[in-house]
Amino acid sequence: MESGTISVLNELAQVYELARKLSENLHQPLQIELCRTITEEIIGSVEKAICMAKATGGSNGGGQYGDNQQKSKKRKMLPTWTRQVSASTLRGTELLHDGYTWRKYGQKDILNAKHPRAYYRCTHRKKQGCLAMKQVQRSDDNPSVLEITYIGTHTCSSMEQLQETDQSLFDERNSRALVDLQNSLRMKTEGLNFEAKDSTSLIFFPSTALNPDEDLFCSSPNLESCFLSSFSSPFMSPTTSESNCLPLSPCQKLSQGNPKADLTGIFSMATSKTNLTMTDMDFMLRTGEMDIDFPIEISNFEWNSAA
DNA sequence: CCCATTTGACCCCT
DNA sequence: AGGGGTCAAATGGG
Repeated sequence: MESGTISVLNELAQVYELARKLSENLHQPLQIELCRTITEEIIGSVEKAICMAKATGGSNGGGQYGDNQQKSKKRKMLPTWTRQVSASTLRGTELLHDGYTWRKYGQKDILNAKHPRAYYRCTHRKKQGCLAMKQVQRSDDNPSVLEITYIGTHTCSSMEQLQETDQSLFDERNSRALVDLQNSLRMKTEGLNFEAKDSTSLIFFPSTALNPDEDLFCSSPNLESCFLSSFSSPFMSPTTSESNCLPLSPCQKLSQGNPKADLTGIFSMATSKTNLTMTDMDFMLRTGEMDIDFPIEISNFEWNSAA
């Protein structure tokens, strides 16, 4: 199976997990901020999945995704997507650390841009050949907003991700992080309007620690590598390839004898620890408003054990 | 010694 | 030729 397809499925499984969390908290009035946060995550993950699917399908991608694929032959096959992140805080570092480690390899002053662009690649590029990269640049309009472009998906298996094989531990940590985030948001976001952006996810965090004047591009591994790298999705399934696709690996195993495993199987297995079935996914049926212009032929998914 | 950052030079594409 | 992206030597920290 193509790694790109696995990435899409991984992302969809993540969407499902987020939606499930959202569903759990919908009936609790005090969790409204948490629901908003989760909604933002869902939007981001869906966007990412759509982008990945378009790239995997080889069709002409639209929007932000794939914009640079024709500009550089080197990276024409790598999926890209952009996020805008309001970097008004530092506190998100702990709860948004996604386990990835990035190494800065360059910085450029961009023409007609007020702020330089920083270039990062996955630390495991050499050892594991992970091609994931990202570019970080302050927005000209709002210096507190960082425009982060992700290029390629992680194929590495970082230590911290491997240590997260205990799903219950992972869920517990996420739950604590979510509650923490929720409390922070409730304190600091009163009067603010949360609006989902058209093509990007704008994530706000409480303004507590980060000095707005502080240059985000100065050397500060814990700030930069963790903070800036983490916004792709704090709860995103960390890996995307066959070799280390933890959430999907049981799916792969179980599906080997059934290459035409349907979506029910994919999701129920990808989230097997939650003991949920498709009946819990009613909300997923309301897709009438979605304009998905690429077909997903589940029957074409193949689960190859060989990498 | 290893790893990360910095930064000027170089490469590639338009 | 110019701009964006990448390389790699120098440097510093643990």
